[in-house]
Amino acid sequence: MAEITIKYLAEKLKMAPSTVSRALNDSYEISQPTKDKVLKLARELNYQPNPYARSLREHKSKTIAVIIPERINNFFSQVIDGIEDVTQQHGFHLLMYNTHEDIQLERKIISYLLNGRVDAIVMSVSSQTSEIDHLETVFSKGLPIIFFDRICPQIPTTQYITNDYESGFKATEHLITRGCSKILFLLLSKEISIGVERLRGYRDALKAHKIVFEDSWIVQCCHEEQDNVEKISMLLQSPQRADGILASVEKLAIATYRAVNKQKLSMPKDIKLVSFSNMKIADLLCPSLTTISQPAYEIGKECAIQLMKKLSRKTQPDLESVTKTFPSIINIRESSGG
Amino acid sequence: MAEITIKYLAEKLKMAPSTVSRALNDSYEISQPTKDKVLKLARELNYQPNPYARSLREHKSKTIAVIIPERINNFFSQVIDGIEDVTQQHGFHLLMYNTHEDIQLERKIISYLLNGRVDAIVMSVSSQTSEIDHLETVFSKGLPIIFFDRICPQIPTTQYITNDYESGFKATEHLITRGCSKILFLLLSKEISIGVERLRGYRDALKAHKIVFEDSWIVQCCHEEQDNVEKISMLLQSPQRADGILASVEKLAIATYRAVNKQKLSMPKDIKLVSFSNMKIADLLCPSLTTISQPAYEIGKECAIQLMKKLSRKTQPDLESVTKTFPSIINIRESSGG
DNA sequence: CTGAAAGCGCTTACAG
DNA sequence: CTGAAAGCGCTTACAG
Repeated sequence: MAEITIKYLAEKLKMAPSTVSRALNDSYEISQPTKDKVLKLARELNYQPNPYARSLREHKSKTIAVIIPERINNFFSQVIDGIEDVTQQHGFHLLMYNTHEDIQLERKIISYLLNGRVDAIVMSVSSQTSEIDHLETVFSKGLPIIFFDRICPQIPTTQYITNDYESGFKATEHLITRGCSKILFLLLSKEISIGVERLRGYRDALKAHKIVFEDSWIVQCCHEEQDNVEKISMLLQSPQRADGILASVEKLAIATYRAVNKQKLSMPKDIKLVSFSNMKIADLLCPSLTTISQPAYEIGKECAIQLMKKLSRKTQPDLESVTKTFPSIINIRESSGG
Repeated sequence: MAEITIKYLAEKLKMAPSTVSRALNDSYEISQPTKDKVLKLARELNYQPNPYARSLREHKSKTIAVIIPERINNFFSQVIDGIEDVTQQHGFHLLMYNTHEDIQLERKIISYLLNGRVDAIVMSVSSQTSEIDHLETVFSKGLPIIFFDRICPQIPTTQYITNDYESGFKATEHLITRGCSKILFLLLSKEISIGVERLRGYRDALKAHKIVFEDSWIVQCCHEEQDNVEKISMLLQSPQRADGILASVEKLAIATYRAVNKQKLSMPKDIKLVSFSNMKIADLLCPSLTTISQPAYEIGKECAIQLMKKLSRKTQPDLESVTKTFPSIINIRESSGG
C-alpha cells in the first residue's frame, strides 16, 4: 500500500508540503490557482489524508465510542442508527463496544479510551455497574460522556432517559384495570437507573390502588434465557401464582412466553403480560405483546446532536448536567387482555 | 486532559524516552530493575499509550472496519458479536458502518478507509452493489477485505456464505411436500450473491418436482415495509394466488405476515411460508415461522479468526481466495404446515 | 543495557 | 501568497 501523502503531492507539484496542506484545507492564505492545481492532482491520485497523523497533530480523533451492554437488542440497534445518522454527516466515525453486561469488560473498554482514541463516549451502562470510579475517571479527564437509558446520575453530564417511572406506573395500572391483583415485576439483577425507576412506578401504582405488595413479587432474573424460563415456570406453577407480569426488559418477556407455554397456561386468560420492548413484531407474537416502547432512534439522534454541538465549537462548553426525558408509548395488545 | 506521555514518564524517571518505550514494550534489551521502575510509575499514573502516535509510526491501527447493510437485523448483530469476541482478545477495535443498503453511502464509507484508518475490512455488500470498482480499489491497495453472506465473488479473497443453493432447494421442496404448487419467491431488488443462489435452488427444486415455473412468481420487493405489505397483499388477493411463499430475507417474511393478516387469510391453511431468518423468537410468532437460520455468530468468529491470523504474522500472506460454506439449519414450524 | 536522533504524515506559528 | 521549521507521541536503527 504505497500511500499518497502530502509530501508526495508537494514533490509532484514542486511546492512545499505546507502549501499543499493549506490548499487541501482551503486556507484563505492560498491563491485560487494554487488551490486548483493541488485539488486537481489530489483528486487524480485519490489522495486521502492519513487520519492518524491528523489526530496526533490535532489532538482530536473525529471518532466517538458507543458502549452498550447488549447487541442483539432492537432498542440499542435503533439508538445506534440514530447516533450514526447524525455523526456521519459531521464526518465522525463510530467505535463500537459491547460489554455483554460485564462490569469488568466495561472497565477494560473504558481504559482503552482514555488516551485520545475518541473525542467522546455515548454509553448505556451494564446492569452490573454499581461502582463507577471508571466512569468518574472519564469525566475527570475531561473526556465528554453522555449516558442514555441506563444512565449514571452521579456523573454531572447530559443523560437521556424515558419516563420510566410513569411508564411503570401506567403499565401496572393497566394490568390492574384488566383484573390483575397479583403482579410480578421481573428485572435483571442489580439493574441500575431504569430498573429502579420502573420499579418505583410499579410500586406506587400498586399502592395507589390499595394492593398490598409482597416482596416475592419482585423477581430478580439473569441473562441466561434458560434459567429465566425455569424460574418463571416455577413461579407460575405455584398455587397462589401471579395473574399479571410486568417485564422491565424485553428478554424477560420472551422468557415469560416460553414459561407460559411450558406450563400450558393461557395468556391472557391465566396470566397477563406487559413488557418494556422495542420489538417491531410485538403485534405478530402469539398472543400479541403489550409493550412500552421507547423512542430509541430519537434518543440516539439527540445524543449525537448534543455531542456534535459540543465538539464542533472552538471553545467547548461543558455538557450540561441535566437529565432529559423522552416519552415512551404504551401499545396495548392481547397479552394484557387487550 | 493533560495526558501522561512517555516523555513525561522519562522526565520523572530521569531516563531517555527510548528506554521508557522499550521497557513498556518489554524489550529484551532492558534490564529487569529498569522495567520494574518504569512499569511501576506507568501503573501509578495510569499511563495509556497514545494510539494514534503508535498507529502513525507503525503503519497499523489495530482497528477493523465492519460494514453491514442494515443494523436492525439479528443476523448481522450476531455476526458482529462473533467478530468482536475474537478481535477483542487480540486488542483490536471495531469501527462500524451501516450502509442502509445504499451503494453511494457504501462507496463513501470505503473511501474513508483507504488511508490506513483500518487494518482490514469485514463486509456484507449492499443489495444495490452491482458496480464494484470501489471494492476492487480496496483489494488492489492491499487492504485486507473479507466478505460474508452478501459476498463479492469477483474479488479474489476469503468469503463466507451459507449453503444458500441447497437451502433454497430444500425450503422449496418442503413447501411442495406440504402441498404447495404455486410458490412465490420474494427477494430484495437486485440483491446479489445470496439472492441469486437461493433463487437457483428454488428454481431447480421446482424443476425437479416438475412444477412449471412462472416469471411472476419472482417478486422484487424493496426496503419499505409498507410498500412490501401492499405489494404482497395485492398478490394474495388475486384469484389464482400463490399457495406458498419463500422469503429470501426476514423482513419480507414479516411483510408477508402483515399482508396475510390484512387479507384475512389464514396461514398455513391458505398460504404457507418459509423464510431465511435468524430471529430468535420465530417460534413465538402467530403462526410460528418456519425458518432457515444461518450460523451467524460462527461466521463472524471465523471472519475474525482469519483476519487475526493474517494480521498477527510478520509476513502477512494473502488471504486465501476461497469461498467457504457454513451449513444453515431449517426449522420447520407451523407457518409452512408444520 | 541505555541514549540521542530520525521519522511516521500531518498542521500551524513564524518569516519573508 | 508561499516556504522552512517545529512538533504531536510514539518506535527503532544506530551508537556506545
